[in-house]
Amino acid sequence: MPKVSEAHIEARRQQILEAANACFARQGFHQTSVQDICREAELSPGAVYRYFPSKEHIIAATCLDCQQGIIALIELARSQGGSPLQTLDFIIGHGLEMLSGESFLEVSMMNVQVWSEALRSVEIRDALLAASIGTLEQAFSELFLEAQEQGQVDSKLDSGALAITLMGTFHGLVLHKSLDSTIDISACGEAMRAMYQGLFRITADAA
Amino acid sequence: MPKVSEAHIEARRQQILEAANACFARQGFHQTSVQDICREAELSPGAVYRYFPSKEHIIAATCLDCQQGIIALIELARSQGGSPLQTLDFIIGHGLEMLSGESFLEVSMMNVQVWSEALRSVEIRDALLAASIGTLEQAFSELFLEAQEQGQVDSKLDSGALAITLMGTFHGLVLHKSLDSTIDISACGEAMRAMYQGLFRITADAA
DNA sequence: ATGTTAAAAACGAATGACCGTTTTTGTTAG
DNA sequence: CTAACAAAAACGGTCATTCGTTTTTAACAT
Repeated sequence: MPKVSEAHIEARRQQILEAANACFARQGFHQTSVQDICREAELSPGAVYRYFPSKEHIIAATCLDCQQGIIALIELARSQGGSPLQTLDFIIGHGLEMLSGESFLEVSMMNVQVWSEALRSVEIRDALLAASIGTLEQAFSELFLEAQEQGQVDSKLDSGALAITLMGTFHGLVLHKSLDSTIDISACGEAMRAMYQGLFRITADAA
Repeated sequence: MPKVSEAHIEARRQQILEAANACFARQGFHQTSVQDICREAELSPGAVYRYFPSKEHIIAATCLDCQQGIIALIELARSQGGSPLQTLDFIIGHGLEMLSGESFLEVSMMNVQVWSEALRSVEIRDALLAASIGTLEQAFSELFLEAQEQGQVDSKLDSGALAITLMGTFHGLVLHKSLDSTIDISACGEAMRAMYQGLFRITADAA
């Protein structure tokens, strides 16, 4: 029975997703036709519909795909260990690096579009909240809680709110970078660090 | 000659914009058809096209409309006077109030969609950068510069970067509120204030 | 190795629904 | 009565999806 290898099937799916990603970043989800994706992937509509049941499914898949970077970063940071502040610095530092890379345009523009898409599609929103945003929020929240237990951060502040706010600062930077690519990310990184480091009163601050 | 009053014409435009706004917030720009807007406005397509030359123009008009609140807030804040930190508190405080109001849903969801739309439409992006985002950035930037001149904020930090970052924090909150309406805005407001107030070393801090 | 074969995979023209816009027709106000 | 206004049907075009056909694939027989 002539069935193509499982690896080849996955490769085709990836080929379609990459093509879709390029089109979506360039034109947006709803300005991209299935034909556009087919042209970019050098496949026929019939072939594409063998691997995805609908355009909506392709959109959802690319939305999830573009969150993998940040998820991997959090996993990495948690495995590194270190003090809460060090871990925050690690995540923020590497997160900003991702914005400065040459592929920042595609990534950050996709992100902004994903947010807007999540407002309409429950599936995408739930996936977003469960996966990337949820993971980041939880990680930050735990770090702030730990710092509060160690007396480094004001315990009157809600650790969850701190997490959301810091995450928001990062997402805000993604937004503004996508709207104006001339923004100096490293200068904003300095500003951002100054902001959240101000929350930490280091134990030996009376020196 | 039976020409309707100028006021009635403006009222019709507003009627269409409000209907469009409701549809857009509910379904997004590209999932909303002109027919949907007509139904919501209780007008025929022919009537709508008498007041707007295209759907794209309706989109652009609603995008600008939903930025008026923040623009007005900045104008108000600048007319109030006060120290940089007081003015920041004023803007942030009232900005957060806008998020807590009952119409936050429509406003913040529209905002997220406007950002995504601005990635595609040069007109909308330019309008956004020139109007709401540009104004806010400039206002924050001037406030930080003033605070730096008064020695309240570290002069090594770039005031423009500080402005973008603080603005990003606010926009991040808009985003997360639109994705998860259960978020406690006032707790996040506390966190936000703690963050940017940490930047200010008040002159009498050795007390 | 090589040819055979049947099923899977890919193609791409066709389909039908929808959408933005226009046009035609009717209505109303001055 | 006439010109502006509004309604509604209709148009052209596009899009997501389907389907009949062709091509490619891999297991099997030679």
